[in-house]
Amino acid sequence: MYQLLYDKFIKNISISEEDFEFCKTLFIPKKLRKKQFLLQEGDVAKYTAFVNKGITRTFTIDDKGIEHILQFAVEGWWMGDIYSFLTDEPSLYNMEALEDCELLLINKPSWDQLLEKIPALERYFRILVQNNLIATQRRLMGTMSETAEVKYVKLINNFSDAVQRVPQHMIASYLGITRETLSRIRSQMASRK
Amino acid sequence: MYQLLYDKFIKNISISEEDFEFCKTLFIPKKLRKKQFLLQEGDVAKYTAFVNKGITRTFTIDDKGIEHILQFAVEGWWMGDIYSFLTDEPSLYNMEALEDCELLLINKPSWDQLLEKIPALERYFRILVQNNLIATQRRLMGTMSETAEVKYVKLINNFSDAVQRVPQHMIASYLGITRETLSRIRSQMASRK
DNA sequence: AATTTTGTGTGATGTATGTCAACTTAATTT
DNA sequence: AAATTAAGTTGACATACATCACACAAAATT
Repeated sequence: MYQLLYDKFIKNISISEEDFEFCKTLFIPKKLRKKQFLLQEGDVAKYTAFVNKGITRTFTIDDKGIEHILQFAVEGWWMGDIYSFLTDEPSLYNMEALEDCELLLINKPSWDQLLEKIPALERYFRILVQNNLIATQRRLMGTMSETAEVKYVKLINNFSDAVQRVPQHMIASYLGITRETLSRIRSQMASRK
Repeated sequence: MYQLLYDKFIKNISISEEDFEFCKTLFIPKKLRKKQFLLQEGDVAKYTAFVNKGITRTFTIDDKGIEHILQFAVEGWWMGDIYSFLTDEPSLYNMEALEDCELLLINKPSWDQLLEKIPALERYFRILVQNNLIATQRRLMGTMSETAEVKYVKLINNFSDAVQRVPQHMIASYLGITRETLSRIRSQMASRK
C-alpha cells in the first residue's frame, strides 16, 4: 500500500524507516470507484492525494459548460488543489476518478505535522512542485505557439500512458480543443500513413 | 541593495541577521541596461536572478519567429529558468531587461550552499514555486476557456503594474494574441464607454 | 531637429478550429 | 441480450483571431 509512496520519496531525498513509519500513520487510504469525485468545484480541498492505483483527472467547467482538464494523475503522482488546501478557500477544480482508484489522502494538520517532523520532505515537495511548474510552463508556451496536431503528438510522446487509458474526448479537453477537432486530426494523421 | 530581498524572505520565513549576512555574500549584484539580455535561448542558465529594480521578460521564439512571453518580472520577483539552472541543459528561454535593471544573481554552487546553510529557505522557495505554479495553472486554464478580451481585462486587474510599464505588443505576446488583435480589443473596449 | 527605429491603429482577407447536427460504434447497466 | 448511455466520426457552416499591408505616431539615436 505504501511502497510506491516510499519509492517516490527515496528517489529524491533520504528518509529513515522510522520516519517513514510515522509518515504512514498520517495518510488515510481511500478507494474511489470510477466516476466518483474526490472534490467538487466550490468545496474546500480538505485533502491532498497520492495516487497509488488508477487514474484521475482535475478539471474546471467554464461558463459555457465546457470542461477543461488541468491534469491527469496516474500511479505515483499527486493530485490536489494546493491553493484551496493551503488557504481553505473554495476550489475552482473538480477531481474525479477515471478508473477505480486507490488513494492516500493527507489533510492539512497531518501535512503540517509531517513537514515539521521530517523537514527533508520540504525538499521533496519543493522538487515536486518545481517539476510540475516546469511542465506547466512548457504546456502553457506550447498552447500559445503550437498547432493542435503538434500538441497532440507531443502529448502522446510524453504521456502515452494516460492517453491510452482515457477516453479521447478527455484528451481533447486536456489539449484545449474539441473532440471533433481531435477526431479529425487523428484521421488525417492515420491517412498520412 | 539587499533590503527588498530581505523583506521578501521575512514575509514567509524567519531568518537571523547573521544568516542573512551570509546570504548577501552569495549574491552577485548586476546592472542590466534596457534591452540587454541575461540569457539567450540555447545557453545554460548560470544564474537565477532576483529583480531588485526594473522589469524583465522571459520569452521564447517559435518556428515562425513569433515571440511568446512566459513572464514579466518586476521588483521583488525572481526570474530564471529553473530547469536549465538545475540540470545544466540549454535553456529554451530568453531573458531581457525591459527597463534599466538592478539584479541580484546567484549561481548554482552558491545556491546549493545557501540551502544547506539556511534550510528555512527550502521552505521559502517551495512557497515561491508553489505560488508560481498556482498562477501558471490559472493562466493555462484561462488560455483554454477565456476570450482574448477577458484575458486582457484580467491581466490588467491582476498585473496593472507590468501592463503599464511595457509596450502593448508585449502584452499581446504575453496573452498569446497578436498586437493587431489587442489593438482592436482595446479600441472596442474604449468605444463601449 | 532630422533621421531612424519602435510602437500603434485599421482595413481587407484568410484559416484553424469551433459549433451544430446527425449517425455509428462501443461500453455499461438492467 | 436488450436497452441505455457514453464515446467517436463526419459533414456543413460559423467565428474568433491571424495575416498582410499600409498609414501614422512616438521615442530613441545621430
